[in-house]
Amino acid sequence: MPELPEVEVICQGLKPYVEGRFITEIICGPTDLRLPIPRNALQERICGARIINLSRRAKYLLFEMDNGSRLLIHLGMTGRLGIFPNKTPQALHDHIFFYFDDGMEMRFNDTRRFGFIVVQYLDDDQVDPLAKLGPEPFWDDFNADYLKERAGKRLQPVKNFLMDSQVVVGIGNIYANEILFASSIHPTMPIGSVNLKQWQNIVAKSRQVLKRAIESGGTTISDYLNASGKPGYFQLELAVYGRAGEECRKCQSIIEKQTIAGRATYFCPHCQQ
DNA sequence: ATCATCCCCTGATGGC
DNA sequence: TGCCATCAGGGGATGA
Repeated sequence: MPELPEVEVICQGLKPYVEGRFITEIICGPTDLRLPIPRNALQERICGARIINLSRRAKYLLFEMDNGSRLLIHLGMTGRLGIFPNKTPQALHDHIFFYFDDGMEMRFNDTRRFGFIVVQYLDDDQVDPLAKLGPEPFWDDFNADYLKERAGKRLQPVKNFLMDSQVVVGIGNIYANEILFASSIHPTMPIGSVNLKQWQNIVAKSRQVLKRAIESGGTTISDYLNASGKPGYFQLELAVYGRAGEECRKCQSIIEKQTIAGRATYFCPHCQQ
């Protein structure tokens, strides 16, 4: 899936194509995504409206419309949003087509259908998917005191904690591994045992790794592409993710792989004691 | 409350 | 060649 850097790169790439555009037509394919496609709300609230702003919150893209409605798109594991000229042939797993007033269109393509979209508007009675999200990694309230407070005396592995969107958003499996390597902390370390200085380090390294990944255009493992269909290059800088059996770039020890809470976890046994 | 497991879905890959 | 198991960047439900 796209994590924070990939969604940020997609957001910046889409911006010039979508901001200011009127949506003249929306066509939905027959299959639903992780959640049912809100077909009626798309036609009634989004179609005919103008996109006045596109932004990112956590791993969501937020399309703010001129009529007060808002379109939320989550890409799940394999979701893509691309901009194409009208009449581009339909591709396998294209699910939603947004036609613009300038002859271009935006398509939502998602092989595994773990993505979903939500339409929000005044007085709707839906649960807000953004309501329970923790801070962004770049916000001031993501800091060592906050993390120490939330961690308490719990025994949860620090890697899972960093991947919990109620604690901090945007960090998925790749970047959790990379951030902990950069912080020299073992992924299974219980959060109750992480001291303030180590939390400070995790905060600083989170920002450093994510910032660097954004600058590189994100990580392309197999199927992530940005809005223009280009890959990212951060995979070339990955220190541990996907590198089991290879040498640590710092100490030449062999990178190990272990499953934690069902997710592949990579670490250097020497650098991350 | 906390934490691990399972599951949604498709496709790529590797072993036999 | 086919068949089966395993694995993927998310995240929510479930149950111990």
